[in-house]
Amino acid sequence: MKKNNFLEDLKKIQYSLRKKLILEDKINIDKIRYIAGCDLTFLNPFSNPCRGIGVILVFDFKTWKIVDKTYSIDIVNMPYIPGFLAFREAPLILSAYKKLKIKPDVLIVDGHGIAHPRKMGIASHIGATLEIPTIGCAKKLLYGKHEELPLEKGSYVPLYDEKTKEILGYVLRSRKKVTPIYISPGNYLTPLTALEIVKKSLKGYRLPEPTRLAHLYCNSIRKELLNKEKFGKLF
DNA sequence: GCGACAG
DNA sequence: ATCTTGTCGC
Repeated sequence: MKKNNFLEDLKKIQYSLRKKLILEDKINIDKIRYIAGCDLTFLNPFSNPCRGIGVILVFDFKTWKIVDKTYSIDIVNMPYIPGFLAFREAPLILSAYKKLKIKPDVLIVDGHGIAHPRKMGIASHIGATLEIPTIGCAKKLLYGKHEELPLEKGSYVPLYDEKTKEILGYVLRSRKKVTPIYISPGNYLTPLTALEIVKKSLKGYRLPEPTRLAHLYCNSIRKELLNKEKFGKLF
């Protein structure tokens, strides 16, 4: 028996899910009404199992008012393994997504889309599973090559697969001198459309508003939960 | 064989 | 990804 049969099985799931990817524009950027961002936080990230909190925030793409928000808390058994992030984090996102009363036209995920060794980053994983448009927006590079990026705000260069020469996404300098963010389509979008949507979602911070606020929402729920449990211990 | 490696 | 304050630079 092979030692890493476990990861081989997970790869098979990724290859299977990849068949559901459609990297074409299934939505028109001018017709987007609701856009969402999601994120996770953990209570004890270095232990497994540990508890995780997954949130989704839905915004009106025009006014940027929050129109819906949900979260889900559960035990997470899967550890973080580069290339397999979705198996650790996607379940909580999917759970939170089910609770939404208003489903977004597109979902921005904290992580990569097709900028992944098997073109199945967490954004693609979620997009393929739910069959919805998704965008991967990561803070660090996982896979792909790109040229040097100019220092000015708004500059970007393509992120490509060195093997196939195909464009996976874009590296974007979302603010003046900050380290860039990595944008790639998850599902139902082209790399260029993913870039344009993220650019339209920037509100003066390094991260696009949906992802940025989802992260803050995560932290507030986390703090609230810790307070409750501390209070419980007093009795 | 070695380095790289989202959250 | 968590625990943590002030502080330096643009």
